[in-house]
Amino acid sequence: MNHWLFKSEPDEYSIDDLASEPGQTGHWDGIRNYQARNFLRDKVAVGDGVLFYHSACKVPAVVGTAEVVKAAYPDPAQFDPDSPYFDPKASAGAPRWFCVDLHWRSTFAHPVPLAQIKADPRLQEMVLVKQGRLSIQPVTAEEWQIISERGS
DNA sequence: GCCAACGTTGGC
DNA sequence: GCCAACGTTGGC
Repeated sequence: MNHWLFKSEPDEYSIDDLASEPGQTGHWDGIRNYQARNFLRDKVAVGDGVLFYHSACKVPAVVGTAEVVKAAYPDPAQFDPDSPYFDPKASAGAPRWFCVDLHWRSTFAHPVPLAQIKADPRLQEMVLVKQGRLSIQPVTAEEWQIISERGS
């Protein structure tokens, strides 16, 4: 089983939104970055654990966990001309963008802020610390352990 | 294929 | 709201 960190702006889609979905299961869509897309399409698998991260907000932080319950399939929004995620270069035969389904697993009692992560010598190798802008990124088992212990 | 211009992410 | 760090686009 692999571990991941998924970023979302809470104004757009927060962990509470995921927890409120029917069956507490939602679509992770709207990814329009190739590096993130490649992880999503090629590596993210059913059963993988996801750290849910709130970005572009007052206190950027890991706020909970989720589990992948459906592997990559074409993101329907790319085919919808009325969607902000419409991509005229995508076709049903050659989809460009993918999404997965996530099931809510936990909301942290104590969200783990980015500042705390940056201050922990054991977490310096996280993509989150080294490369600011990737919305889907791998996390090691050790990093997962440290953060989920701190959050719960 | 290079690279300048432009757009986006996301912390602060 | 600012701006650094990227990513993308498109002319040549």
